[in-house]
Amino acid sequence: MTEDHRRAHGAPSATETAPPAVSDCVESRPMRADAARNHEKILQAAEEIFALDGVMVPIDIVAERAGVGIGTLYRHFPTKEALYEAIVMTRLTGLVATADECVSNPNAQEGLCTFLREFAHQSSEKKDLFDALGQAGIDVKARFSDTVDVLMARVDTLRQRAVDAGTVRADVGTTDILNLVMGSCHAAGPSGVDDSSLQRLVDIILAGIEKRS
Amino acid sequence: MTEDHRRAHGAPSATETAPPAVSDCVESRPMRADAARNHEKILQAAEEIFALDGVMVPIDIVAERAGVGIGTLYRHFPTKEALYEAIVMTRLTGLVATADECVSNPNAQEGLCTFLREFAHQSSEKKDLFDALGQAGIDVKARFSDTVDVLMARVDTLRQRAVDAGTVRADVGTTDILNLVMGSCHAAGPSGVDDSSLQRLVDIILAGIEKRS
DNA sequence: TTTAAATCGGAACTACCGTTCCGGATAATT
DNA sequence: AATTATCCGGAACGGTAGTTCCGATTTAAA
Repeated sequence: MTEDHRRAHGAPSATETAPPAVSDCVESRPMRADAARNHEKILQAAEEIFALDGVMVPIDIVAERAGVGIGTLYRHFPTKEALYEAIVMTRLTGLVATADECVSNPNAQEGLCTFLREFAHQSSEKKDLFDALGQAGIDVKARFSDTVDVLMARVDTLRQRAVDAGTVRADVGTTDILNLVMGSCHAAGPSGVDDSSLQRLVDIILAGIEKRS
Repeated sequence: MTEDHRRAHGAPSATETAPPAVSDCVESRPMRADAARNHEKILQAAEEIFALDGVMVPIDIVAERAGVGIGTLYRHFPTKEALYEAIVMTRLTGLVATADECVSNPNAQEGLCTFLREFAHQSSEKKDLFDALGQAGIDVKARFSDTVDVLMARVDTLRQRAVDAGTVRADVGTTDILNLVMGSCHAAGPSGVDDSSLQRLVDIILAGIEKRS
């Protein structure tokens, strides 16, 4: 790890994400009305703020934005991690859905391109997702391993299809491609690059993995 | 900036980097012997630790490693920023030197390749440099603007020479190239990617900016 | 060797952030 | 309307990191 010097804080390694759950509360006492309302307000505030400023924002900023006390926030999400895990998880499943659509594109190359562009777009627009994908103390691989595995599998399908179609070199790995695209998002100062620059970078990457005639 | 929520801390915006200076102390009282020794020990410790763990390491870790009290460290560098600015500055000037060598390579394409590889290698090996180059709260452009400008100019020369030689497409900017390479370093978890993976990514980038026949 | 200025070291101060706690408020039930 | 389980809010706690301060120490000059 190389990265801890001494800390430990109090992270209880809560792998749980689900509070009483806002959907399936038909059994085991339905959530009180105001509680459900607050739960939603917190999720929305977190979604917006994490997207803008990344997962490093102090938790009380989220509470403030949600119009809710800190105590309330902690009632709904026992830990800061639990909160942004919830957010990041929705981003990841969104990406899986995108990948699925792209897999169903009959044109293999087009499918891969579309996915990578959307992936880049998302990562540059949602700072939390970007943070999660490779830095800032989270570590997606460990915490969301199963969802990440699914996503990787989808992307590998996209890549393999393009290789089979003869449009992409066979000697580049899925990890390489994702690293390059993720890296591009990171580039150039805080708040990321603007989308047009980003798409230009993706173009270069696509050209770099293209199979030469 | 999008990134501050409220802080301010106490950063006095010290743009200075030079303490009494360990070299040119012939006039204005030469530094006391032990002081000069400590100054050097601090720089060396910082160099090593920042390279390994990035600029986020607590300052007292550096002091400990230097075998020096915190007070002493602050006597020599009035601020944590001042300390890692000194380190990052040496990295940047090192890169400029590398770029100069590459410019003097008669083979334009080879010059560009060599520089990008070395750039990637450095950024992945010196975590502080990587941190400085685009994230983690520093912002090279502002703080080291002149040195960065020089570096960018050199890289642009390298790029332009390759374009003139017909080996690189004319429609990719210097910023694009650097963003891609820097991004590659960032990729894949803490402590960066291993060097072989990194060089593979650089290869893809090089292929992506190559001029097609 | 004496003396004074320069330097050292680390306890202590300040600020930030995650988390806990509990008296007061609120919603659902009777 | 009264009752109570649930929920709200934010003051307070514990821990980390950067920085300051000052008595003790050391260097170098007299």
